[in-house]
Amino acid sequence: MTSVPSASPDLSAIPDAELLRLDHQVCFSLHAASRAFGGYYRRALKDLGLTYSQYLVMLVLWEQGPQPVKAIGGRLHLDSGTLSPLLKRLESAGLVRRERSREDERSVVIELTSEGAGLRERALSVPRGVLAATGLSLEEVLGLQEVLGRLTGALGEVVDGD
Amino acid sequence: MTSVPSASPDLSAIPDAELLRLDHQVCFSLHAASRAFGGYYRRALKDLGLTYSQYLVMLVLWEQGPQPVKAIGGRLHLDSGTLSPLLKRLESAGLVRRERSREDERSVVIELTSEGAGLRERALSVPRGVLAATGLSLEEVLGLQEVLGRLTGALGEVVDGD
DNA sequence: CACAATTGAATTGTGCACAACTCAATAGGC
DNA sequence: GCCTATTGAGTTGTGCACAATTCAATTGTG
Repeated sequence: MTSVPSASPDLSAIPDAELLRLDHQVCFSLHAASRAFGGYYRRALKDLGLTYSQYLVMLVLWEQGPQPVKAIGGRLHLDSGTLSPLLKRLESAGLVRRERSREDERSVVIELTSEGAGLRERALSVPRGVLAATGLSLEEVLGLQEVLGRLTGALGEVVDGD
Repeated sequence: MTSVPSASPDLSAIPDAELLRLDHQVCFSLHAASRAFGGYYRRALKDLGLTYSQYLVMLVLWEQGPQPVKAIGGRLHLDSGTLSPLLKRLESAGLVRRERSREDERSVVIELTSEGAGLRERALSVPRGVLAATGLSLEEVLGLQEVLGRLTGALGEVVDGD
């Protein structure tokens, strides 16, 4: 631990003050990129009447079919405090139905309406537009996703396991 | 434009339905990673009494000194609708002062109090902890920041220039 | 100088994210 | 069966993000 691989710059040799600089903080570039995506999707999804987060929920439903709130939350790492009002808005928009499960009355199953299912057709063209807008190559996208996945996993472990 | 570089898989050969899968969407991994950072910082900054976004504002002030709301917003890509209430909370916490500029009465200059400036000492150890929690090497972090920077720039251009 | 256009903050309204809590349904131990 | 613990949604409260609007200060132009 006191010696570092020779190929890597020695992180411990960098002073605290340098690491504190805004430009050097991963959180900032990630935060900015995430919000830049938000801005793009706000426009791209306007026609569909969806927000960024509602789109993510619809992706799960299109892909996996009817399922309880809990399962959607597990897939997207969102809790009921976020999903309950969001799903009510999707219900008001006529895109999903919310029904208590018969097997377990605590659970609420979310199901697409025919309108919600039909919206998928119009969403098919969105991802390609996004990829084009990023200006990244497919390799870069795949590499980015791999690194981000590890990042999320590592941060999740630190948070949960502490 | 109709032919792709031979080293890159042909993006246009991938069907729409495949691109629509949640796992293949960059926005999702980015969104998840950004929120994972939020969770980490929530804990790391609890002692300092700062939120994630407040920390970013403090970074700017620690680094650049007193400056108008507009300049902070430019640095972080945030508008007055976000910054005004945030800065009022920082003022209530005794970390900053808000004063109308004498040169331009429209502008409000944000300045650190001595307490706010003193908080920097306690924040110095935060970035190293974050880097450790990510589990990434320094090269990976630098590569990530480079890609994210290009991403943000490209998405910003699409949004602004359209 | 007068007046229109622009600029910088602030406000309002909508929606997301999450902690903390409530409440009902279920599961387990006795 | 009874009682406790757990689980799944929902609610409440705080804070961030952003569009749209308001308003005062400033700038530009005639």
